[in-house]
Amino acid sequence: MAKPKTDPESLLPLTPAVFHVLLALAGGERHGYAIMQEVVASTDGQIKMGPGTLYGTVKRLLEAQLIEESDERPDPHLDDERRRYYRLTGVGENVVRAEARRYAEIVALARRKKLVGKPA
Amino acid sequence: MAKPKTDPESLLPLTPAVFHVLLALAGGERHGYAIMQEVVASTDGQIKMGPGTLYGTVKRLLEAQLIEESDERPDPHLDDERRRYYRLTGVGENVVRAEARRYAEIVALARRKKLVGKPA
DNA sequence: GTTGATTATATCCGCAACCGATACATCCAT
DNA sequence: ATGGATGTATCGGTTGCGGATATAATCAAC
Repeated sequence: MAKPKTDPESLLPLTPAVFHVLLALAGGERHGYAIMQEVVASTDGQIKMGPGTLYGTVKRLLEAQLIEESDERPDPHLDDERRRYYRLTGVGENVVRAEARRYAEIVALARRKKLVGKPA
Repeated sequence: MAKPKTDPESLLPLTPAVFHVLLALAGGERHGYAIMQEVVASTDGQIKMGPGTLYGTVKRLLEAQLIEESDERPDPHLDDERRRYYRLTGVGENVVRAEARRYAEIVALARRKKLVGKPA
């Protein structure tokens, strides 16, 4: 039983803010400001996450160990010392997967009720 | 213009509780307690909505005119006088459709990031 | 090289609403 | 008739979203 101590399912459902942050980080390491931009871009402007939401969420995610800070820095001439980079932990990835699956089930439910069309 | 005053998109995103209530009502008229049961059943027990959440949410949805109370009663011998039935309004249906679409887009995004598999 | 917009992180706090606890009444099976 | 399920309703603690604000570094432009 190399079972991880933290069962991903038990952490669900995630708040939308948490889910969007994890989703952004699923694309790879990112710093805070980049997460904000990614959320706006990837939701076509439907979700606008301000700094209050972002940094509060990041703090909680660090405490919960779903994400961790990374000390890898890009090439110095591309870098910005102010930036703090974050990445998903193993647990974090499991959790975001589980939540994505939960979303997919809800969409399937909505589809059965003819609220949305077939998947592209 | 016979344009409805309420643009569905402008009400998004919905809170999860609101979305689940609207989703339950998308299957047809239901009374409060039945909504609670439907949410638990349709999410496989993942979401358990207590009375506090339900009736508070219903109240807000009535005020926002996304749902309305129905005075149609079933056959008297199947009825229970305590029940209060609710149904989606036209706006409510548009809103739940729009939110379902938004969910589907998020799932598509998650799929691009290989977090979930293909649609069933 | 100084000005100003953008990038970047951080905190504060009002407010919305989730949600468990509680209350109370009715229905129904045994 | 007793008890458990059904059904609606309110209250209040707690969470956390999210706008406003602060501060500073970066960078383009002129």
